[in-house]
Amino acid sequence: MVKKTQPIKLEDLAKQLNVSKVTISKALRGHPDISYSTTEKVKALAEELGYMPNIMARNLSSRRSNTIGLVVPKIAHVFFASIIEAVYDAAFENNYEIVLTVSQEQAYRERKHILSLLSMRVDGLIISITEETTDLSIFEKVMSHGVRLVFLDRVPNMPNISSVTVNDRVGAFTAIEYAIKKGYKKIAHIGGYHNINIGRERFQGFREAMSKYKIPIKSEWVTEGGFSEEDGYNAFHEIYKKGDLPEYILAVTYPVALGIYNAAAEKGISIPGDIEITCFGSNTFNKNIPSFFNFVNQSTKELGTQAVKMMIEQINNPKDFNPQKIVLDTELFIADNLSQRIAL
Amino acid sequence: MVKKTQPIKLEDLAKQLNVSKVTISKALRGHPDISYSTTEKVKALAEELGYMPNIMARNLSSRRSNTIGLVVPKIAHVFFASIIEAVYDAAFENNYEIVLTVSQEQAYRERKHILSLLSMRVDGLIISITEETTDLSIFEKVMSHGVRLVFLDRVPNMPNISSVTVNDRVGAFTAIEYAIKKGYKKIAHIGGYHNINIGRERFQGFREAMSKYKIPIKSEWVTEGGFSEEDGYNAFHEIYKKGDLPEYILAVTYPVALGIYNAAAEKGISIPGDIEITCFGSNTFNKNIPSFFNFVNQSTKELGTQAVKMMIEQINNPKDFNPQKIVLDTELFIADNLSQRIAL
DNA sequence: ATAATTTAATTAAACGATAAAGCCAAATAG
DNA sequence: CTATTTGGCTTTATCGTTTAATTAAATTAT
Repeated sequence: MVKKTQPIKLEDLAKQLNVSKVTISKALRGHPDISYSTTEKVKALAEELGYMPNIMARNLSSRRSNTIGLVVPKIAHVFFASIIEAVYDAAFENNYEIVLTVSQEQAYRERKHILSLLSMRVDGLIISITEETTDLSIFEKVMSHGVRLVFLDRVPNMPNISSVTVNDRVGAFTAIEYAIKKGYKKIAHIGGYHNINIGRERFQGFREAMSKYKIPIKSEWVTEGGFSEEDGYNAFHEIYKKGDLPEYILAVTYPVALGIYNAAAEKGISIPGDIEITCFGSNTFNKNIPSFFNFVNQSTKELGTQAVKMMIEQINNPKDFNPQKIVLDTELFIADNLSQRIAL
Repeated sequence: MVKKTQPIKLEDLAKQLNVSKVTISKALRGHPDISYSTTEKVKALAEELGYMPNIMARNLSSRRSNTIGLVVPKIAHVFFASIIEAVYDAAFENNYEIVLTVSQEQAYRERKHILSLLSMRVDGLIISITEETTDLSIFEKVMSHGVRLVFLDRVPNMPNISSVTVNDRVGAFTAIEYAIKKGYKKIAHIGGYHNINIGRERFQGFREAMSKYKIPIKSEWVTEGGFSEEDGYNAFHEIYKKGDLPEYILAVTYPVALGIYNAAAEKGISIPGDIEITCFGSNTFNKNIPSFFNFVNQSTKELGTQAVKMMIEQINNPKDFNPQKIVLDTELFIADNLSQRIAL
C-alpha cells in the first residue's frame, strides 16, 4: 500500500507564508520584484516541503518548454549511441532537456515522433533522418511552426536548412585513395541510398577518387542500399553470386561492414585477409581492441555538441534566422593493429 | 525569415464548426457523447487544418502524462544502448512515451534527473542506478508521490521494490565453474561495488563456485570498484603491480573487461592468450565477429521489454500494489571462435 | 399521455503555473 | 513641498486542455 502524497503547489506555499502565489512563483525564480528576505523565506519553505514545480503548467503558461527533441534512426549502434550521449551531455550543460525518440529507420515512425514532439511544443528539433525518408513535407511543417530544425549527420536534400555533418565526400575519397595507394585495383563500394546525403556524398567521394586515379568502376561492385547489417549482408551476397570478388570494400556504415563480414565468413572468405574493409563510423569505442575494419572516423562528440550549440543559438536568436551548416573533418584510422594481433 | 503559424487549437476548430470546444475535444478522443456524424466532421477538419493537441495542456488538465521516465547510467555502451532501444520499442507498442535521462554514473545527476522527471509528472520511473548511488531517500520520495518505480538490472538494496534483473549469482557461478572445469586455478574477479546488486551478487556467485570446488580465493585478485573501462584498467594495474597474475578473470562488466584488456596490452600480456576473460554483458551485437572475451549474456531485449510491461501493469492497477521481481536467466557464451580467428 | 431515460450537446470549473497590469507606501527628484 | 520614481506586492487574465455538472431535445417505458 502506498500512501500517495498530493504534490505541493505554489498555492500551498503561498498560504503558509501569507503571500500571493505569484510572489512565490517569482521568488522561486529569483525575480527582482521580490525582496531578499521573502525570497529566502520562500526558498527555505519550498525546500522544506519538497516543492517541485509542475513543468507542464509552467511550460503551458510560459509558452516554452526548454526542451529539444531528438530524433534518431537507431540507438543500439555505437555511432548513434555516442551521438546521443554527446547531445545529452551538451544539453545538460546548457540546462536544456532532451526528449529522445527513435525512428528505427522507418519514415512513418519518424513522422509520428516529430508530430508528437511538436505536440509537446519543443523549442527545437535535432534530427538524423531515416534511410527511407523521402517525403520532406513534415520538415516544412516543423519550420512553419517556428520550431528550430537542425539536421545531424543525416540530412535530407532540401534548401535552407541547418545541419551538422562530416565531410563525407572527403572521407570517402581518402579511404579510396588509401586503398589505391596500397595497390588495390579491385575496389567496391557498398553504399547508401542517394536520397540521403551520406549515401550520395560517400558515393561521390568514392567516384572522384576512382576517377582521379583512373581506376575503372565496376558497376557490380557498387551498390546502393540501406545502412543496416542486413543490407551489408545482402549486398555482399549479391556480389558474391556474380563470381568476381573485390579486394577492398568501402562500406557506408559500420553495421553494413558487419553484415559484409558475416556474409563473407559464411563463404569462408577472411576479413581482412582476403578482403580489406573500411567503413564510416565512430572509432571512439573499443579503440584499443584490434579491429577488423578501418574506420573513417566521425567525431560523435563533436557532432552532438555542435548540433546542440547551433540549436540553442537559433532558439535564442529567433529573428535573424540564417540556415547554418557545419561540416566536420573525418580521419582515416587504419586497423594496423591487425598484424600485431595475429602476432600475439 | 520564417513565417510562424500560430498552432491551431480546439477553439479554432470549435468556431469553424459552430460547436463548443468540449465537443471538439471529445470528438477527437472518440468519446461516445458525440454523435457519429459530428465526430467525423471534427476529425476531418482537424486533419485538414493539421491540428496538433497541446500535450502540456492535455497532461495538465488530465493529471496524467502517459509518459515513463527512464534513468540510466550510460548510453554509449552496448548493454545500455540495447536496453534503451528495447524499452523504447516496448513503450512505442503500448502507446507510451519515454523520457530518457542519463546519469553518467553520477548520483547527483541521477537525483537531479529523477526530480526533473517527477516535475514532469511521469506516470512511472524505470531506473538503473549509478555505481555510486547510496542515498536511497530519493526513491522513497518517488514512491511517496505515487509514482511507480521499477528498477532495471541495477537495483539498490532496499525492501519492497519492483525489479527486472538477471540471475547474476548463477551467471557468475557458471562463468567460474566453466573456468575451473577448464583447469584454471588462478582465478580473479574484478568486481563491482557491493552496495549495488550486480556487484554483490556477481561476487557471491564467484565465491560460491570457488568454494564449491575448493579453490582458494586470493584476496589480491578480488577487487571491488566501478563499472567503467577506467576501473578495469586501474584494477588490472593494481594486480599487475603485485607481481602474480591470474590465468582467468571474471570482469563485472564489458567496459571493465575492455579496461583490463587495454592495461594488459600495455604490459605485453595477451588476451585471451595469457589470460582468459569473461564478462557480463550483452552478446547481441557483433555476434559474428570473433570476440576476445567470453560473455555472460544478459538479454537486453527481454530486460527492457519486461520492465516496460511490469511498469504498465502497475500503472494500470494503482490499488493492488505488490512489489514484483522478475529474474531472467543468463547464458554463458564462450569465445571459441578465437581459435578460428587465429587460424584465418 | 406522462414520466423516466438516453442522446448529444453546452457551460462552468478546474489543472498549476506565468505574464501583464495595478496598487500603495517609501524614497528620490526638482 | 509636491511630483515622480522605485520597491515589493497583489490582482486579474491567460495558457489549451479535460472533467464535471447542466441542459434541452428525443426516445423509451409505463
